[in-house]
Amino acid sequence: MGGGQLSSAPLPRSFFDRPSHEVAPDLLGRVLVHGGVDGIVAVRLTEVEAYGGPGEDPAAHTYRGRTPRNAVMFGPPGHLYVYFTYGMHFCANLVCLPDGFGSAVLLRAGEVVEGLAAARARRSSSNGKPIADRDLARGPARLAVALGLTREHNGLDAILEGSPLGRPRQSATMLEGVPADPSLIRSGPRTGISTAKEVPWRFWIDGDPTVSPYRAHVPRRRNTAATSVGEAPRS
DNA sequence: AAGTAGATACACT
DNA sequence: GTGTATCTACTTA
Repeated sequence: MGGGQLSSAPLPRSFFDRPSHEVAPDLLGRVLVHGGVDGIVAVRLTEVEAYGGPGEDPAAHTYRGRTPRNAVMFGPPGHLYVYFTYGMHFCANLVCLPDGFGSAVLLRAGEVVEGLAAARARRSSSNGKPIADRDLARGPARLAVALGLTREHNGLDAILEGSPLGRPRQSATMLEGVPADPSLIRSGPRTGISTAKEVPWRFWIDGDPTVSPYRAHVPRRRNTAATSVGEAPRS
């Protein structure tokens, strides 16, 4: 099956020239297309999170200013900020506000609407069990895998004329798609962060099966040679 | 359905 | 050295 046609136009760069918490809900229902060497995959966004700028959002990578890792977030809007975390995962963001600011929207989950075969292949599990289609891009690291986004795509411009369908290598385009019904948009606290827990900058489409389950931050206790004197390990 | 452990590498203090 | 914008597998219901 060739699936559907991706007929919508690219979003203009001006779409991202706003604070990330205004861009974020407007991104729901939009489509990100990425062409990799092993196929082209498009994802319709169903869940996102906004992260603010230096000094204003303790949960943002830019909170303490510019570093080599977060440099892309301080660049022009509409580019991909892809970072590596937990020793094994990549997560993708779209940069907001003009050059010099430092904010972005984390792409947390979506529905694969094109390139189902390529997405399945990239997400094929180690135990050989097939992955449900709704789980292909359900979670930020899974979404990055499904789209084929890794470290090398950090800084890639997602505002391009035309879709990457004719340019299957190394190009991404953020399409207009069909904006989510405003009455279905929900917001709440962001997932997995240890600071600014109360800021309701996570946005999702209510009832969509591809939205990831909310998980609060869990401080990971290091293995400090649990042979502590006298004290039994508490659970 | 819900909880938790373990994996893993890197940025930043 | 410490903490992490996570995921999978495995456990107990």
